[in-house]
Amino acid sequence: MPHHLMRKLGQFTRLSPEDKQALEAASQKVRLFEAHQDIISEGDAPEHVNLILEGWACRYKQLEDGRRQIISFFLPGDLCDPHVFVLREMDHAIGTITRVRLAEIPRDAILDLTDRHPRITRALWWEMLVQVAVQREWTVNLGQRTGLERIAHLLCELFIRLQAVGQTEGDSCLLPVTQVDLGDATGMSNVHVNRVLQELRGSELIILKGRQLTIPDLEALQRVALFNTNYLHLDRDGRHLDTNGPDQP
Amino acid sequence: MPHHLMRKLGQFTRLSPEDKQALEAASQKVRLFEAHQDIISEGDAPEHVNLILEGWACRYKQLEDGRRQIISFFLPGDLCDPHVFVLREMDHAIGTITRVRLAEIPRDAILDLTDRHPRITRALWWEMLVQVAVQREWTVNLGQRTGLERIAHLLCELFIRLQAVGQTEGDSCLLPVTQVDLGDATGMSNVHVNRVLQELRGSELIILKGRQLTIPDLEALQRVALFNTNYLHLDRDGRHLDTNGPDQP
DNA sequence: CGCACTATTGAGTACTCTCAACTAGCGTGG
DNA sequence: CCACGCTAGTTGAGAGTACTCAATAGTGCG
Repeated sequence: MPHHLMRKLGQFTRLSPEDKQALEAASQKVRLFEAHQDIISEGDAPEHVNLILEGWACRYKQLEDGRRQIISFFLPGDLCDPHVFVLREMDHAIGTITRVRLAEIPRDAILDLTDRHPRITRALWWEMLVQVAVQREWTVNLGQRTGLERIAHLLCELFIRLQAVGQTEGDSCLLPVTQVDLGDATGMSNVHVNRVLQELRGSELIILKGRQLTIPDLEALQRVALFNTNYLHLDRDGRHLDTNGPDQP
Repeated sequence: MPHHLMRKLGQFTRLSPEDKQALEAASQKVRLFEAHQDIISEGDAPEHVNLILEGWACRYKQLEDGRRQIISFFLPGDLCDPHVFVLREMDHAIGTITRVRLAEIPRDAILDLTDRHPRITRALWWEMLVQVAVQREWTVNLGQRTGLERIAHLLCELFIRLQAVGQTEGDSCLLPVTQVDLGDATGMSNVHVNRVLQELRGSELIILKGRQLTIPDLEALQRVALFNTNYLHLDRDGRHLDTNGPDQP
């Protein structure tokens, strides 16, 4: 079932059949959420780890006066950090963007996985560290890039991450977010997002109709975004950490 | 030696004498760095975990055209993420701000610690998760807050974090960063940082002379910053995870 | 067919930037 | 001892970027 997760972790390290079975077993409890709902709210005590199976969600944080910042996006195959339960309460919320199907992995199942499956443990570390790297890049994005660069950068990131879980078709993908959402993620007003998108369309860097995004020339878009893929750590070589002999085929 | 680290981790969970001894043992190799030097550069392969003993450092990332974003500050007692070595190469740099004395903890020592000391393992997780929470809050800071709020927020955070490691005196602390640094951390120009600082001084929210920062009324400053302490997870109750009986006194 | 949400456009405003010059503090060396 | 150079901080003025408010178009669904 958690096919996207397998696909992604498989990029980092080869999982044995037993590893895969264990992951399957841990993610049996599936839940559905409608769009624009909280999966977990600020102040809640985190009880389990959520694995997104289908749909988009996001972390967000709201200031007292209503200003809202989207802190990161969760795409299919993404795990809402493996060890949240070490902290007593959530300092932010996780909400859906579209309808979401997710697996709730109980805390004990995670502890068990990490006790018994060293490769999974490393893979989870990798997943966690990549999420943190993404968070850092967002800091750079918001702090240093112009509006145009910010949007371009976000689109590059989302496209490449979707590609990694097989959610793209050629140079196209679905982008189920509103311009308000894009604004909340990039720290700009919806009006300005709109104008920037038009500028990107004007330069033929993107084609965006409805929820369909096409990036005819990804490298060109990356150039205007000053996008460097390195922070996504897509290189498949967790192998340098493998200590149990050669990989299974 | 790693007295600040102890102090901080002790806030989360009580460490046994053996735990403390193990931490001491792991952090024997001390190195010195001058101000404004790289401890590790982008592209390097991370080999060990750095524990700041004295002085300030920061993570930063630089765009091709020279724009620089400080991504986070490291204060005494801070650990540069426990599991970096899972990733093959650094996607950002860590550099000093002042002279820095740090302990290099070899990768194997970390693995050994986490194998044998469950409380340390949890404490390291906590340290890691708090750093990530800080990173998220920076995202909110850069995305949603105004210049004035951003600077105020950063000063609140630094003061409270310094307090947690005993580096404050009453309502004062040392702030060994230039206005350019503050700008690089908050995504604003040094000129604007300067004007904002003057505004904060004008409202008597801060007193800043040379490298000495005084915050006469922290709550007032927190109010203008829309600062909510929750993301620092200062509450001492990792206890809800303790499984080896009651805490040692 | 109409409501609700999303996207688009226009106009005026405000925040923040850049450029540039000037001041202050500090250490070095003539 | 003072000049010099260096870094850090301060100030002024003009230019942009991005924001707010407000009105107008699409789009989708019941």
